[in-house]
Amino acid sequence: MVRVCIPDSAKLLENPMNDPKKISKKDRILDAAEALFARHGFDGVTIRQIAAQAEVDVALASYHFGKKRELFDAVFLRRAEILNEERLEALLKCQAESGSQGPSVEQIIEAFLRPLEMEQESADPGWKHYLALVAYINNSPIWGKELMSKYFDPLVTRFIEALKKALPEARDEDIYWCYHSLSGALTLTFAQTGRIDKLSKGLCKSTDFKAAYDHMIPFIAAGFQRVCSNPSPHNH
Amino acid sequence: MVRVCIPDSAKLLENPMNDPKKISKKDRILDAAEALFARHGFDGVTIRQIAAQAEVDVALASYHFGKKRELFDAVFLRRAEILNEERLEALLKCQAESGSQGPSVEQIIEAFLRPLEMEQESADPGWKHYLALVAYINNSPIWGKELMSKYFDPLVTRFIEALKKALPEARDEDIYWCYHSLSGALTLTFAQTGRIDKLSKGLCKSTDFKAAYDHMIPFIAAGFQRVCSNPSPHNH
DNA sequence: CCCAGTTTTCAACATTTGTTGAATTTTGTC
DNA sequence: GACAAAATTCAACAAATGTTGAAAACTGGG
Repeated sequence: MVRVCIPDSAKLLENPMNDPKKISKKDRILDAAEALFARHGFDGVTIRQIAAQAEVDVALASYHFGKKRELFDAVFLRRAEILNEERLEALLKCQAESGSQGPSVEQIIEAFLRPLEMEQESADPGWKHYLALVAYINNSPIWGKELMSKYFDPLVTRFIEALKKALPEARDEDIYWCYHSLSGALTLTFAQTGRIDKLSKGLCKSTDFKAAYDHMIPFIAAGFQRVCSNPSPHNH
Repeated sequence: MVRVCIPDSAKLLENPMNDPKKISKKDRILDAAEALFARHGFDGVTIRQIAAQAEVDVALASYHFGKKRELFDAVFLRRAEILNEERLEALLKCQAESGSQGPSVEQIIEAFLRPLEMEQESADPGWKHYLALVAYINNSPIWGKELMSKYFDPLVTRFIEALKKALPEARDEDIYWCYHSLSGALTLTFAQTGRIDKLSKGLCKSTDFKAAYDHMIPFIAAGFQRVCSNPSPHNH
């Protein structure tokens, strides 16, 4: 019983001339699980469905990943580090390019969000599925707190530090509540429910990521600036 | 086999002196299903868990509601109309109070969101569960489009019409994308994942609805105003 | 070719699942 | 209090679930 988690894709990269359908069965299980978990949630998917979509024997999932929950975690972890690296790089770059006073709110939000658009638009459809899975997890009362905090909050904290510098008069509480709105808007974009398509009668499309982020970024930047400049968020 | 869906709570209201634990079994099933579906999703809950929490026989759920999916729909529908009525009333009131030029963006957002805060803070904990269920549904690639559009989009369309009047220079496309961000922020508030608690190290609490809405409302209003005033949302 | 190690298949298991039909109890009406 | 209708319980079903152990096939290095 072996449980090594070094991605098999490494092997594949060494032979890029391979038959495109020659992805290792282990990775095919991860891909299938990613797509299905993202769409139906943890309990809405059976190991047998995953195995069928991966064209693999049922027992193989248990052999490679152990329990169903461990497979779920493996799917979540596979792309988390890549995402964190890319987004950190974007933050550092935008900080390096700005002067000594640091980047603007809009530049920080841009660095936080734009790498996600790039992944969603990449050739690999797995990224779309993965981010839909993140939406599921982030919105779940069960998984949200534990999983998201563990793997993404270190990065989020760095962005919030940058935002505090760009909004020196802001109270910490206000920054966190604004981040809450940011996270919600982003999550719904990940989810790709298609509701906006119907509501707007085809004017907007959930799959048009460019439009989604082009609108989200100034929307969120404006929200931060308004809430974090006013003396107090009371409305009465 | 009878499938009448007139809420039993009507009966109860006639005898308000009843033992508080004397809620009809039919309603107890709805309450239990509401709480469990909200937390674990459709597939994460078994009829037996619902029956156990409702302290009711397993077969009773099928007798009253038919298939599991029909029970799910009954839970969703039970409070949808109430919500729509209250929010429409809030819109009409804010339109009546404003002059001939109509209410401001912030007033419209306030009318759209504040009734939800009131329900979440009401004595009946069922409202918290229900809105967490709405979060689950709205974020789900499966249920989101169909269910939400069917029962909430008529109301949403009325609010969007009001927003168009308050933002006469806005393009329709921009308004819908802004609504997308609004919906996402709101959905995450419904979900009550507690992640903000952890991220802010206790500074913010998911259960502090007053703070959540007091921050969301100006955040969203500012977003609408920025995106719907700029000539184009391009960032490059 | 051989063989240890890894991967994959096959068959089976004990549970749990949603649902149903028949039997029993409760309810409301005359 | 009789009695039809509604509500509730009981027992059981076939199907599907995650997981496992043993057998078989494949792999690469000697």
